[in-house]
Amino acid sequence: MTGPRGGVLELAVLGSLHETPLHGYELRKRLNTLLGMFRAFSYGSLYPCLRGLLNDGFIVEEEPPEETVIGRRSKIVYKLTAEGKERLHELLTQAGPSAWEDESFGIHFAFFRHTEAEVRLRILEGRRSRLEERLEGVRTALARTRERLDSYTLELQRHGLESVEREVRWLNELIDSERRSTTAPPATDEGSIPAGPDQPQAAQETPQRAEKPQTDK
Amino acid sequence: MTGPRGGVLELAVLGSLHETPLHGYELRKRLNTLLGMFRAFSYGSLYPCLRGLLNDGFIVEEEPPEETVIGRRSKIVYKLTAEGKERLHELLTQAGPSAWEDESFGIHFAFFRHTEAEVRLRILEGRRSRLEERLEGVRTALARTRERLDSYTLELQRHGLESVEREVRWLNELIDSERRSTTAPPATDEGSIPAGPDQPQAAQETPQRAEKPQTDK
DNA sequence: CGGCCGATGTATCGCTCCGATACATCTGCA
DNA sequence: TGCAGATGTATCGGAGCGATACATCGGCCG
Repeated sequence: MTGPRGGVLELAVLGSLHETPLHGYELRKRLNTLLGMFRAFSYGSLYPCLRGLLNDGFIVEEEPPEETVIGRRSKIVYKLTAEGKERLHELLTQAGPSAWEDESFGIHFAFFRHTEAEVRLRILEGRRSRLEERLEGVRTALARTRERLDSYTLELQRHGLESVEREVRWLNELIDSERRSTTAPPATDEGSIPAGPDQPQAAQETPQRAEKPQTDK
Repeated sequence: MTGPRGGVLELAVLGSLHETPLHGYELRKRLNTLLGMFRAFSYGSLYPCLRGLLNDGFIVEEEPPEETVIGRRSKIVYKLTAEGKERLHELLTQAGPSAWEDESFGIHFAFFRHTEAEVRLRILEGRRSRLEERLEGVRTALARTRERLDSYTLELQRHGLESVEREVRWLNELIDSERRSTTAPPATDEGSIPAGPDQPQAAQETPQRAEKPQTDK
């Protein structure tokens, strides 16, 4: 691994470039729209990451389609290579803590379209148990606390617990949905993993929101 | 500023030690219970921070009460100094981006008990507009997006938007509550800032959850 | 009585990523 | 014409996480 890129960025970049070639600025905007509610990537990590991916041969700078010239080009358009696609598939196949921690779960989820059903399920379940052990930890620690807490601290706790509980419920719906759509089709050969590194379709099987809108307050 | 501590940790440590002296291990547990749903502090940042605070004179190692000995002590109990209290008050007085960004808002809120009412209000409002501009940004970016998104990306967006909208509603309730409890009391002299660095009581004025318990499922 | 395991406790190192910043070019508009 | 704001590439310093090392203590089981 040449460049010092690691963790989250690599998947984010490779995944985005898999859809279409992009240049840095565009890439960042794309990513921050995709994950804007959860995190915001910065150039300070994006460009080093691109450099690393470049000299590992996972991406290349693309020629502009000739003739576009007015002055000289200043854009640098990056494009996924075959090795890059392979690397992307490798990253999408791993279901481990690195897929369901706070910082990374969003990215993995955003590219679920390209992820095998079995891996999707394991990531969702991993995320759920991560959150549940966090709930458990805080709840028991709270129960053991002798001294009474002030109302602000209490309110913060309450809000935090509620948020995490909501996310667990959300995950439950998603997991149900995944189970329903993977066990429903006629059980073809169970053992083999179906997808190659570059299946271009496979964008079906919607998560289908399950509950009614709940009238929300 | 001697030690390389900055940002969030400093407030977290000083605020915790303001309640009662603690040693590192205990301090970390305390903090991770307090903010367990939002973040988890690590020794890798805690100990350097303590060292920095030590040689800036904001905290000192406390003598064990003599005679406790069996072998030699291994605990190092830290205690806030007068300068430390002053520093804490200084940190609690600043209402700026450093108070309402994602990483820091939780800590500031957790110590609202020691924060002046006016500052509390400005922090809550700052946080709210931060979230609202995030909503705005993502919404318009979404609206401008030509290509249709796959169902997973869509679901992620929906979940993210909903979560942030919920937090905004939560902040609205808190802000209302703050307004009600600060304008209700007879308007004593408005200009002067009442609290010194070391008021030990001042734990009143509850945020009073506004809504009925909502039967929470 | 002895040994071991898990909780308590202090400490460091490498690494990822953010925030601020600098600087250049392109575009619309007054 | 000129300038303000969007587009675009790039770097630097620093915060804080995760893993890890290592030492001590208390309790439990054989």
